[in-house]
Amino acid sequence: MAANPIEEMPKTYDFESTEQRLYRWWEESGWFKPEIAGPDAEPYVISIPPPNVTGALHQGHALFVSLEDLMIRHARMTGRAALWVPGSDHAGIATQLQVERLLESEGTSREAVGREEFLRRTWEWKQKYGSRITEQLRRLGASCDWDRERFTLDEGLSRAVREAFVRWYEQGMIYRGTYMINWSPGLQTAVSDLEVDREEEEGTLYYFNYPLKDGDETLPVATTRPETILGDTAVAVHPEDERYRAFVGRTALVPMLNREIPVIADEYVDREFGTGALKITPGHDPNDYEIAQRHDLAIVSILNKDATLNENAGPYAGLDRYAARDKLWADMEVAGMTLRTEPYRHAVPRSQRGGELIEPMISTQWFADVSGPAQAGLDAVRDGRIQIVPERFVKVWEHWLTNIRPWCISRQLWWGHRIPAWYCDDCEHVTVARDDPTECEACGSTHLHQDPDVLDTWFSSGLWPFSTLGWPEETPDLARYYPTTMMETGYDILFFWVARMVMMGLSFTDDVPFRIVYLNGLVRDEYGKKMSKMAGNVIDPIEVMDEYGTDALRFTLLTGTAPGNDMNLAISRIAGNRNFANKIWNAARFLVSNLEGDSPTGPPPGEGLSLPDRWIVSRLHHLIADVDRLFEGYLYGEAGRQIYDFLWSEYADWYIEISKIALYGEDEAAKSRTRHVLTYVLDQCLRMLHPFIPFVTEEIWQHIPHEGEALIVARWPEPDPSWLDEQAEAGMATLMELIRGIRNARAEYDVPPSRRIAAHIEAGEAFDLLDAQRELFTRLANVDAEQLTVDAALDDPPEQAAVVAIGGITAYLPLAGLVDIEAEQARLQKELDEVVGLIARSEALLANDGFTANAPEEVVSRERDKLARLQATRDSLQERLEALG
RNA sequence: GGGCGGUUAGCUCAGUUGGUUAGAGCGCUUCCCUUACAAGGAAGAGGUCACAAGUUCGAGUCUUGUACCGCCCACCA
Repeated sequence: MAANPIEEMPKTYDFESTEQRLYRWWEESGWFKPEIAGPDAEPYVISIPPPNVTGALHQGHALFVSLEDLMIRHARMTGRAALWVPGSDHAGIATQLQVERLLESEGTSREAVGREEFLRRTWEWKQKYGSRITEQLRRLGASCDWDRERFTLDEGLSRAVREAFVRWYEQGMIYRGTYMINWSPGLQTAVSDLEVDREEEEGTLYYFNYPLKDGDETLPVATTRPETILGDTAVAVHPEDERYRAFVGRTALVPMLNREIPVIADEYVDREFGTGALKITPGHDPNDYEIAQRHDLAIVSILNKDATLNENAGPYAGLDRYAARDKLWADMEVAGMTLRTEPYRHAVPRSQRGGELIEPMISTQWFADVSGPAQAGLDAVRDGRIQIVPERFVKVWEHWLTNIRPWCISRQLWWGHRIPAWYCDDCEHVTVARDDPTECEACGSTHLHQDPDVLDTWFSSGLWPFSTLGWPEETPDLARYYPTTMMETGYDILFFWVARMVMMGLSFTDDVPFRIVYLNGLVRDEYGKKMSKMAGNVIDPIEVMDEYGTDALRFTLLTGTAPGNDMNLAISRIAGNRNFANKIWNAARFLVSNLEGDSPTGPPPGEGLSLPDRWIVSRLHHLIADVDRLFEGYLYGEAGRQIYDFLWSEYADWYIEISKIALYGEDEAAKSRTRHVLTYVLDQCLRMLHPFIPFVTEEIWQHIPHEGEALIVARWPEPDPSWLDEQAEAGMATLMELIRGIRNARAEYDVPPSRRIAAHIEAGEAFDLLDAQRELFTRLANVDAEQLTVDAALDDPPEQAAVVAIGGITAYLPLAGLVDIEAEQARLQKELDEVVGLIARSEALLANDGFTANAPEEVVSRERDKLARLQATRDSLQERLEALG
């Protein structure tokens, strides 16, 4: 394919006109589909962490999409059948709240319109807004197979949820029971342990005297929640506590209610804490609940679902929990029962959503006993069937799965997968079935009503890697693409989601759901603060993409951090990476503008290459090998940074500048060869960069000579050791160092950049090298070709000259009128001091027998070379100083 | 209470298995609108790698401890 003319490449890369066009082209060409790799290709599969349908794109999405797209694009380029299954999550509570808010704005409510209408409205809402988030994923360049897009509440996935529920029920792992759960009074639903955060807060510790039924004695007790006194069913002391031993077995009276409760002994009580006596409220405290189980105590619930007090609270019934606390305490003060209060810092359970106080309550809910699957999940990681990256999260994994507790899976919501359990109105039997039953399986009655509750959203997300591929049907996709390859997600949902997927995958498919878990960190603001609307520090990915382009955002997210580490996102970095995209763009413009008839692609012929040619190709293949190694270790960020450095600091800064010698010269063969090398190296870099910054690389690739239709389906570069050329690299290193030295001298003597200077180089052993590369000095150090001499030895070095000494090479720069002997002496002396210091260090190291004996040969010889070079530099400098002085 | 992470240049961060004179971006200084790119180029300044001890020929990197910051888990009222 002929390259596009330079006229089509504006001076500045225009991402706005590029991104959408390319994305549509890729998608319409079918390149996001795994089938393009052919039937024999090894699959590489990622299930997207489904964003909430309610969601608006934030940096967390941008990060995971960038990472997963990087992985998928890389896999695609290496010939794998790359499949990225997209979709979204119905997000029970979040979505329900959105629609409730909408109804509220219409002056009505969920309860008023009824369940059926509410669900209709929610689906309507989903149709309207549900595609917003996926559109935003496209904007990021996500190369998902959109034909396979799924929604956790669609028909197939609902069938999967039914199947999973029924299977676990049949295995006795799912059961309905009355236990202590976390109740969210605002949302009016149970939530799981994971959805509760415990936060340290300033509270009060209330001391009071518990009255006893017989006699005037009292038992002092401390509590942080006086209102729960109304639900007390015992007072406990430690069995070996001398102070209270006599009280055990007696009867206490609940303040204000005068309900009789026993004084018991239990080792759970900490004698050191508070008064050493503990009031027991089994209905509203998990520990007390356990103690009540042990002692067969009554359980009294004093709270309604909205956290007002119920009839068990006697005169306090109907009051809000906090009002009841104040009133009860006031009443007790009047009654002379209180002792004192003191400020007290303690952990308070709060809802992850909204932060309201969670009430532990006794409630009838559905639970899943996942201890078996948890063990299977532990084994899968221990025996390496699942690899967690970075490895340190294995410890967290172990700890959580080892201490797992029953999972409360029912939610008192309407938006979600309804629990497939039907209660018989006649015999009370519970029918759990895959298909809606018409009659009771026990008595045949047709008077059935379905459980009103829905399942925890994570129950359906837990099936995601296989439900999206068709499970429980044995579909071709399930057979070919399961288990999936990579699960990439944030470490914050390791338990919520990853653990559930592993447990459910192992349980239902008898296989791991994925081979690798790659955990990314959280994106914070520039100063490490969590982004929030309240703090006003949100960096909106959409705005960033509008201003700097998608590639700039992606590259920043991908190279800004190491696996599992949080990252602080700074706009200045995004701008810098926008500049990088522009830099590559202009490197390509340079190439394209210098193309003539021939447009060779692929590796250049090995013969006839110049030193810089061999150098840049050698460097390229070092890079390819390094990038491969880094990809294998999932160190994508480091790989990206290395490509960046190579392209900017070696290809653009040096090779392109050097290439101008040939391109602006007369030698047609040299021109052609140089164009070939320029093209080849850029092409290989674009391939490696494509998974990071897909848009600008594809756009450039279309402009330069290339074989094949598109970069997105081009082959990933392969390292070729035969291109490695240590000699060329060493030669170029010397030349570059010398040129930098000359530039430095020019700057120090304030020689105008436009002024061509004379240079006389005493090259010593490097004569052949330097003599062959005279043009480099002419062009890169702006030396006058007429006044450049290169000799092995100089008999009569000029007096009035600045000197640059690099190894055994000495360059004399007769800067007429500018060189002050004293200043030059000072300058050389400073350099000499530096070199002498380095020599001392190097000599000491080499004099150390331990070093020469133990260090690898390569390290030692490198050190010897370094020392020799330094010594040669020192000699030159000394010689010159003597000549001047 | 247990566990994990961080501490590297003024700011934000890299540094893969220990091995050249510890890097990048932004910011700063001087110069340059040189025919790919001023979103650029050239030359610079700037770091006792938190602290202490240890292992080693050699430590930013490994071990132990300390300090500070952050996160996760956990049933002391």
